[in-house]
Amino acid sequence: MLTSSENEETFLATYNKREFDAPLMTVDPVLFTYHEGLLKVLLVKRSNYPDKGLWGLPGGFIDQDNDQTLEQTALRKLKEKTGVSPPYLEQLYTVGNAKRDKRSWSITICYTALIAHQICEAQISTVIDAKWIMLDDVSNMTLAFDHSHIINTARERLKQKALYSIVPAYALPETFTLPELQHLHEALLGKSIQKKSFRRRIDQAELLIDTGERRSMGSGRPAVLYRMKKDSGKYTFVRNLEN
Amino acid sequence: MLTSSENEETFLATYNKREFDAPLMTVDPVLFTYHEGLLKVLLVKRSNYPDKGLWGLPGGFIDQDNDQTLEQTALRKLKEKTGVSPPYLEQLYTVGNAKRDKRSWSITICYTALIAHQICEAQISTVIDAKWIMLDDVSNMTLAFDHSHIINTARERLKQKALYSIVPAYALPETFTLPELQHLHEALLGKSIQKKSFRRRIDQAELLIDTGERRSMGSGRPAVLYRMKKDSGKYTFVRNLEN
DNA sequence: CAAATAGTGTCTGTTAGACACTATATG
DNA sequence: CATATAGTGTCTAACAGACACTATTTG
Repeated sequence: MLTSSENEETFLATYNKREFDAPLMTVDPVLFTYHEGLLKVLLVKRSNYPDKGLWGLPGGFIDQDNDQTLEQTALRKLKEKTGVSPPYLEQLYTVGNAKRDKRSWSITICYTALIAHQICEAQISTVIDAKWIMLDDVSNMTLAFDHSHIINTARERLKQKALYSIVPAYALPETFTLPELQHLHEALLGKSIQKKSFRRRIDQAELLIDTGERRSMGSGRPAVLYRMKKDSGKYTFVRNLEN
Repeated sequence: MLTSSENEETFLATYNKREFDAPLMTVDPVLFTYHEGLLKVLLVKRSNYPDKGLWGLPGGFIDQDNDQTLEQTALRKLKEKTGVSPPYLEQLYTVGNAKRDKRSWSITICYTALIAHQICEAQISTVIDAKWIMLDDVSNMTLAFDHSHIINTARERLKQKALYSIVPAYALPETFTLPELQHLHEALLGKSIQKKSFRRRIDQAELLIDTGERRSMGSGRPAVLYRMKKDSGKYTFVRNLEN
């Protein structure tokens, strides 16, 4: 236990953290993107034991000398693999128990991150131990530790956000069309959305800026390209879409 | 860094966790209750440095030999002070950075918990270093570490839940009246709610069981006593109350 | 009876669902 | 022109806000 000290200064000077056996501690970001109609998640191949050779989340240990916050650890690990910082990063949850890592009691602080596929495609294709995996394929893979479960939880949370926000838009390029955004939401929900309902609420909340540009799918009427207003990701509709 | 090993068994046998300097790691539950028309939070007086003598959350270190999960750590710390396990415990968020604890890089995994005042009143009154503090007074106190900020975050999250669920009901006794529940929600929201709206949505979702009992306020018509159905805390209304 | 508290009836306003319609592109 | 895709008009249904009303208790 803590030794008694006369005052806080003496206490700090003689404090030995290693008196306690600390649990293992990592940060694991779940980075999603949306490309060619598919949801994808970034996985890396583990080069060390345990679970060496298995694919898992691009996480790692906190660098106490260089990371000032947990968010910085998450961003640093993502930047190592993608070369960039994602426009959306939010804490998901923390899982910690005695059994998830063979080495010891282990804790991981998980984050959900979103990025446009095009922004990091170049860098990822040069890194042989990292790749985008289609979310629907992940359920058939054996991932390291409890990473499958963490990815499912992240997906579930993002699905909920698709019901009351346009947060998923951060998985698209800076400019995008409303049909693209709707298809992304539909991929997350696993069901189609009424086009009119989807557009009406985004219109009324004034979340997007018309860029004046359009983009055609090849045939058919071209769609207007929009850009998100700042903080549109923080807006929540008072009423949810059907689940 | 990790030494290379021929296989996972050899790796685990020679693995030395202490090669890494781990951050400090605690679990901090924020336990709320509602009593005599007031929201209260459980605080304890710190008996050790740092911040010795200040009031703070009833948290502590993980006991790797006895806690199997983070939730168990949270429940164990709460049981030490209140004598019981709360009916509601949910992870809030994890805060971790280089500055929040003078000793070193530090992480705390925070939980929101709710309990009826009567259930733990007897035990708490015997523990001199723990007491219920009115939430409105907390903002005028200097608490240990960043515990004021954590309590504000917990309160904010609970306020949001009051808009789309009846989770706050876990801060009431097992049986309670609708006026009691409404007043609790109003305390969280800081504004009054239309009685009809509040009751209509709870009726339609069939979240409560009529116990057949009634309770009078002394004068006036007695109110029906209800009990929550199992999992009513997980129900979310599709539409929020006004914020 | 009055006063106090619990609980209901009912109208309005907002917003999502449904779905048919119009608009604009390619070939 | 046909086909494909984008975008709109408009009716209905669900549900929260407002607020007046009724119901049941004590004194």
